[in-house]
Amino acid sequence: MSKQDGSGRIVTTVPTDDATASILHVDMDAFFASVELLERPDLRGLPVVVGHRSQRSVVTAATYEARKFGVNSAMPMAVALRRCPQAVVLEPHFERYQHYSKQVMAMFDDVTPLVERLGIDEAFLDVSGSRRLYGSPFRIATELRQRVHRETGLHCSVGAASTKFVAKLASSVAKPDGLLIVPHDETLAFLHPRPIGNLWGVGGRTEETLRSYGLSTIGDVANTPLDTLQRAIGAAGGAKIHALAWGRDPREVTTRSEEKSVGHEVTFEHDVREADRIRRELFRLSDQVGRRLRAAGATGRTVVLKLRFGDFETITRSKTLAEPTDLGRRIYEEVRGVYEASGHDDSNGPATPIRLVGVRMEQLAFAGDSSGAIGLWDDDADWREAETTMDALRARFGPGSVTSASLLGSSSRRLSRNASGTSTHAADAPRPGSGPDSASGSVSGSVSGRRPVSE
DNA sequence: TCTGGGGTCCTAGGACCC
DNA sequence: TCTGGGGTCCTAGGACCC
Repeated sequence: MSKQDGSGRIVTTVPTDDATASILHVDMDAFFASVELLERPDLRGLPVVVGHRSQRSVVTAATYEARKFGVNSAMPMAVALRRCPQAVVLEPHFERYQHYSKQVMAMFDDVTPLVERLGIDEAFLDVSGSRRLYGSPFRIATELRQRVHRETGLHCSVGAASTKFVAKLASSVAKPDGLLIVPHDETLAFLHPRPIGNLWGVGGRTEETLRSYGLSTIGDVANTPLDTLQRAIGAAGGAKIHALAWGRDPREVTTRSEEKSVGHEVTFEHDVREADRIRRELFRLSDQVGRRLRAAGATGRTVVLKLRFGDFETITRSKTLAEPTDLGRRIYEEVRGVYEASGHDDSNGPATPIRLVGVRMEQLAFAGDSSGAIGLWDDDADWREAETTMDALRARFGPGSVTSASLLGSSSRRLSRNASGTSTHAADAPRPGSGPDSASGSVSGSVSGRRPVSE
């Protein structure tokens, strides 16, 4: 079916029977980094890392050349640069990734209506109904990969199997730029030799726990009694990995459903002690969350405050409202109350140094059909509300504490993600060594009108 | 080496109602 | 006066994924 050549690359030969492998998992290779290289072909073949250069940033994506040095996404940038000092660091451009994402997702939609997006750069495709029109899964996958490369210059890898889990694992094995098909009756032979960390839902912690039970391969998990697994990692998790280890995965490919929560959070460049600074940030985040809710035609009932302290300890405090809301002001009132009740503000002595603050709305309810609700009228209402909230904020924090730019900028912030979190308010005294806020540097977004990113 | 930001799901305890 | 069992909601924390 497929074999590895000398360099470990997966080479796919024509399979004899792939009809049982009708779930495809398509995953773009080093997506963000590859998109950046489209604009910078001169950097091809070099170790390239995408991410901010600031103190507390992490690697968002790395080319395969960089990965050879042990650089991976989510790794602190400082570590990455220590491992690979010659790496070229590029700032991320989320609008570009969104653009290419839409383009390739549209190609997936051409193959089958059953496309389940998984983040910005991967998707499941159920092609069981596409056989007559487009041929076998092997043929569909091959043509899709060719088309993606031809029309975008990007590479993707595809795994095909009878379940989502195995298809996803197959695509990761096939990377980069590969195709791997696992027919149904080869599933267990494919799965059982692999390490437990390859199981979906088994991360670092769970892997440690399972290893302490002497389990190291998926086959080991398969041959462990279900109740032992459940005692080790909990009822739901135990049942899930036991089933996955036997190749059982009942989840179907489904097109996306509604969001369950909407939130924003920000890590400060330096820990913040001043409660007023925290409140100002909570206001800004609440405002962003309100905008997202309104753009989606949704309201939320539970407000969640998230605080991370200097020592990385993280707490959440929440409050459920009697009436749902989509207004930034309301959200702010509640989240501020929750913050002040948490005892980490300055009500009794100096506030705790805080590394991160976040605001999230849960228990969302959606209006019957919000698809037509976004337009001029909403923009207008949003604008009026922004003005009102600015007035309220000025009243509270003094004139000049907030500018139109900083409020407007917040709506484009999602696209220009930024680890620095030092928002630029006019009243802020310049702090040596703290980087500028890239969001307020790119005041370009419209006030509303974007639906929440479901990926 | 020192840890982003967007989420989802699971667990567990307590309150409250019947 | 002492005590049950189920169901639902709320809160907090943790693991995991992209």
